[in-house]
Amino acid sequence: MSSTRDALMDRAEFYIRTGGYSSFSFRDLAKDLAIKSASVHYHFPTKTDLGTAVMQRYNDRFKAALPDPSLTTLTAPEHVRHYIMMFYTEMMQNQSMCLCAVLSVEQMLLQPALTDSVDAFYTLNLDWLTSVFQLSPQPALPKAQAVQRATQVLATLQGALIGASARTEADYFIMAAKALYKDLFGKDLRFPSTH
Amino acid sequence: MSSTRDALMDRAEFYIRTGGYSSFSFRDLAKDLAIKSASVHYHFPTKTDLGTAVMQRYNDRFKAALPDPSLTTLTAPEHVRHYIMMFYTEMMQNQSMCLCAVLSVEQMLLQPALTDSVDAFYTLNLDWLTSVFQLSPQPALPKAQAVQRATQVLATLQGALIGASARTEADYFIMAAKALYKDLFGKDLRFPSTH
DNA sequence: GTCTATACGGTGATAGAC
DNA sequence: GTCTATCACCGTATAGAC
Repeated sequence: MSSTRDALMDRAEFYIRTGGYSSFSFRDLAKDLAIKSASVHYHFPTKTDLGTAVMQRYNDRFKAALPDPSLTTLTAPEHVRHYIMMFYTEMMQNQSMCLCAVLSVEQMLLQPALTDSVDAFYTLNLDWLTSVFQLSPQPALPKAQAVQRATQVLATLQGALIGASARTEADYFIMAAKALYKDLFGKDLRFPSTH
Repeated sequence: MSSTRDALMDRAEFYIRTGGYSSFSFRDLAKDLAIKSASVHYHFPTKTDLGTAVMQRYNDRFKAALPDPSLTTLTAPEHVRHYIMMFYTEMMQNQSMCLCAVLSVEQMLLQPALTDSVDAFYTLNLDWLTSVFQLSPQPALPKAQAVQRATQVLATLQGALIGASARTEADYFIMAAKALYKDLFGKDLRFPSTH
């Protein structure tokens, strides 16, 4: 069932999240899969097509992992803890940054189809975080404050992933995330011990 | 005197902070200054030379703007407020992100000389922020907590600049910065009104 | 689906004249 | 300092055979 297509997207996602959109070529992908670059073009006619598919799949993963806060019994601290751990886990698996943050940096290089899917990530995540802060008990913030919190959370996590990647130091992310979580809920966030 | 050199660095910094290291070529710079790309190579033999010079100048600007906390009478909230406003002002001037964050994302593309100067930015800023949280009265945190705070601050601001740039919405940065500042010091951070 | 072959523009970089 | 001219290379992308 054309697993070549999936493998190509996997490699592309890895390259982008590790060194940016310009850090790989169709020839690189071809070499990785031991095929020719013309075959890559068969699956994705243009690089924009490939990038967009990768970004959309990323959005879908997040969408699937973000439960409607009004349909669960989880509290805001629990929701946010899962959210942070999702970023953390992906980082630990391959030293990579947030796909959306990387593509945001290279915005000017990208064609509209791709920037649109980047925008969709912001909307999806900010809306979800906002509703978490609005709906869940304990804090139950008014809209304006909830939006502010949502923005703070996303900015901090994306920035923390970039710093952790640059310094090849997972602790950079952990420190930022712990401080953030403590500020949000007054509770300590625990990470699986690193060694 | 060679103001061509400065003009080249200005343009390069703009391009990088707007769309990344790969978003411009020596020919772009040449066109902007109405000269030829060979003349650009006269001032900066390689692109790495240019990038490194730009990054080092950026570091120097920060170094000059960060007063030794033990030699001033400023409190931690005042220091951090100035620090945040420095990022904010640069963002407002040309819709640009933090040079260090951008180059961090494209790390894998860069040669050692350039990544070294990116590392220097992290060290400079984290050390300064840490000493602010360690030395200034009011909070006066122990080392480990001060480092955590420093990391949180840098990550949040870099992430906030990226989000603001992607969404072309200065308010994104303002919201993240306000929430952060309130958490740090319990005080509201005020920005010059946007309209 | 994958291949060979190839077009074509852009890129960093250099030699040497003015 | 700036130019013309040129280089080798790498990028995305396509045509057409198998």
